Amino acid sequence: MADSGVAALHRSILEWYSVHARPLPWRDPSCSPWGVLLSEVMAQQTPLARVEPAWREWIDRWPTPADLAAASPADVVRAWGRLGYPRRALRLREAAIAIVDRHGGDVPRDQGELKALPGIGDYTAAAVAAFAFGDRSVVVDTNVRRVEARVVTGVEHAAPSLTRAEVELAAALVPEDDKDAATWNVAVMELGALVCTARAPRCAECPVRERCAWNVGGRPAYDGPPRRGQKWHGTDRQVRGIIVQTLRDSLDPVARADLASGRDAAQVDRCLAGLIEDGLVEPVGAERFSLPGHDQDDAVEEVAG
DNA sequence: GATTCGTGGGT
DNA sequence: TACCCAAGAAT
Repeated sequence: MADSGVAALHRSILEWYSVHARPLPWRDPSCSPWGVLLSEVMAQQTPLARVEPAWREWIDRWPTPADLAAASPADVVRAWGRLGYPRRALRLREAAIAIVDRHGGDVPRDQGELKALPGIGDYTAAAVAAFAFGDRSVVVDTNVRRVEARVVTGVEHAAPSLTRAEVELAAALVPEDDKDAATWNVAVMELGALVCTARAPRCAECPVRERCAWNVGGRPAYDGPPRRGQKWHGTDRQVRGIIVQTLRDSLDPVARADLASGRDAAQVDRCLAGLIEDGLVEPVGAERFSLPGHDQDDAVEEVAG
């Protein structure tokens, strides 16, 4: 694409974002880097509409990394609620501890140091650098991949997994100026989330519909490799979810038989072992289980009282 | 590089 | 109803 085309793309999408950006709390200029980091981890594979209420609870309860570092694993897993992938809650706590230990309690600005934190990968490190510190970085999430696949490459869907070419394309499209770069990154993501959606894209509302290769080309159907659907019913993931939900909802340790009643015993055992290995479940005595680091004072008080 | 890892709303 | 898919990371 010619440079003039890239400049026009920048103007169109940045202008669209200035009008249509959602007023998410972590986008407020007063939001701390910690608040931004928290939002990015919560948003991993989770729709923002479900993230926002949880984010407000967390930032109110644990306003700094030091505050979260002092929480118990059981507390953070309960507070995580039903956001999904609860290992993220544990990693967030571990990241907070690392931030206190290695960075004096302040979220680091360097992407390499960010990536060294538990639960922070390429995407999240780039996102925190851009959205918390205003640095120029290359943010490539599922939205960016889809928007650029359509607008530039002319295909409906990006490849099944992130390719080198996609990263290079994204890098080539990020504006040179730091401030424009940070806004560009979030603007493309927002366009993908609100207009250039995976299914039923709203092309009529798109600011770049006239320069989108996929749209101009008649929106040809996807003809790449078959995309694997996510299994759910009967999987270990489902049983793990049931077990953790049971423990989240229980103030007291739970017997093995009550963790996921009605499920195959061998599967429950396998999932339980995995959850213990992951640090999401902790054995209590011989045959009972609880969330990790669960404070037993309540149970003791019940007995004592 | 392919798999695994939750949950719920939209189509 | 069944399926798709969401600001990915770790292994």
